[in-house]
Amino acid sequence: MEDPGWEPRRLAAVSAVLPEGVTPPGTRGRILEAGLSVFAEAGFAGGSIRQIAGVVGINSATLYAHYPSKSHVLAELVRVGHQELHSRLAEALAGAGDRATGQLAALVRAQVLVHADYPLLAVVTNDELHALSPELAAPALELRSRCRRMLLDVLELGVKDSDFALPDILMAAGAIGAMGLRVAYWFGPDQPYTREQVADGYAEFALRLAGAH
Amino acid sequence: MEDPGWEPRRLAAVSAVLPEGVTPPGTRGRILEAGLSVFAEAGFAGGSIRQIAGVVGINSATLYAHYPSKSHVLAELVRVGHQELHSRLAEALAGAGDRATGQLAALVRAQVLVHADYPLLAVVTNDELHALSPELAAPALELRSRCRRMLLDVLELGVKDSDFALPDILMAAGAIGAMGLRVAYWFGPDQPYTREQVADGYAEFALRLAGAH
DNA sequence: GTCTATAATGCGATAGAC
DNA sequence: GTCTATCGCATTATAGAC
Repeated sequence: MEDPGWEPRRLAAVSAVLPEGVTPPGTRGRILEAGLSVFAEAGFAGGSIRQIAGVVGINSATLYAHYPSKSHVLAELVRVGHQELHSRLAEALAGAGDRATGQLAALVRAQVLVHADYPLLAVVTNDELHALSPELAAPALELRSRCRRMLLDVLELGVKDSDFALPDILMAAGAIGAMGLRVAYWFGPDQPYTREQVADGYAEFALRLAGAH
Repeated sequence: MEDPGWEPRRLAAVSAVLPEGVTPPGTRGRILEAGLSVFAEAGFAGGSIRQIAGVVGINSATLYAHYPSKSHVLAELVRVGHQELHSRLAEALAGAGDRATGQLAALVRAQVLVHADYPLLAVVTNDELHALSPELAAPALELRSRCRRMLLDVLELGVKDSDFALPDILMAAGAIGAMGLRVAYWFGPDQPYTREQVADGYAEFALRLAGAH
């Protein structure tokens, strides 16, 4: 395959930012940031160790002093992405009161905001997870399962309390989750909305979808 | 990178089926089908010409008698995927009457059904489009733009006729489109729904989201 | 921890016989 | 249209000096 002569772009141009706290310090963190940039651009299979090392400004061999393989770089990115999502959802839920309407709005708002704040991380986390071995993917899958559980529990509570009118909770969870996930792909500084406006709008959509009254 | 020893899987196991009519006949069609299977499994960058040829049962060199490059195989897949979506949406809209409520339900139903019928094609079409050069991606992008236009027009009509109550049409289109797109990733024969049940459920969700009454 | 050098492999694509 | 054989190159990862 000859040189393409063009830049493959999956999303609106944004910088490869990682959330504080869950990101490792020093060179490890810089490699992770470079890996995010490269994998977001070319995918896991399409991006190379040499490209990542080039972005960091180190030799490709040096990278192996920090990560044992290319897969482990992706695995840590996927872990960080899921961890940030999970902690934000849990925090939102904790401060949302005991009514299902408030809880659902808080969950959707948090999901939208995290996807708007870290779009590259969200895309890599979701689109490249399949490239990991079951062992390396397991921690992320566990966190994803807990996120899904939170949403299902809120929907179930809402139906029980007659705050929601939903014939099927599973289908609704799929639809609501899809809405927020996709924000990472189109939201950016070029859009005529602030992140808060999207979060509020999508929370309202979710409440309507759930038949809240 | 050593042999992984496991099978990367992006979706529930389904066969690589292509829609009739828009798919080329003969060996060209069999290559396209094999390409769909390989790209869905490993992505465009991760799948190889040799793998595709192996699935077809021909030598890798023979493939170049039918497609000039690996990119052209993906380009035709992406074109077929967008063409099938566009024709199904247009057909649905044509038979949906002149009220926005019926039109929106028909569009969402059609979108869900095409994603449920051709999940592998939908995933490749959406996740690997970015790997194509602007020239090869252009026909698909044009079709995508027209699909989006259909949805926006229906939402606009509904607001004008007061059938819908929507503060923002663009955001609603993003949310509704995301719902249906994501069906390709989770729907399968293992789910407790028929394709019709999902289509009906999601059409109802879209109407609620739009504030239909 | 960082480098140079390289091993071992797989890749896309082409040449040329049939 | 299909094959065998191969070119030229990029890849992941390692060995070993400093």
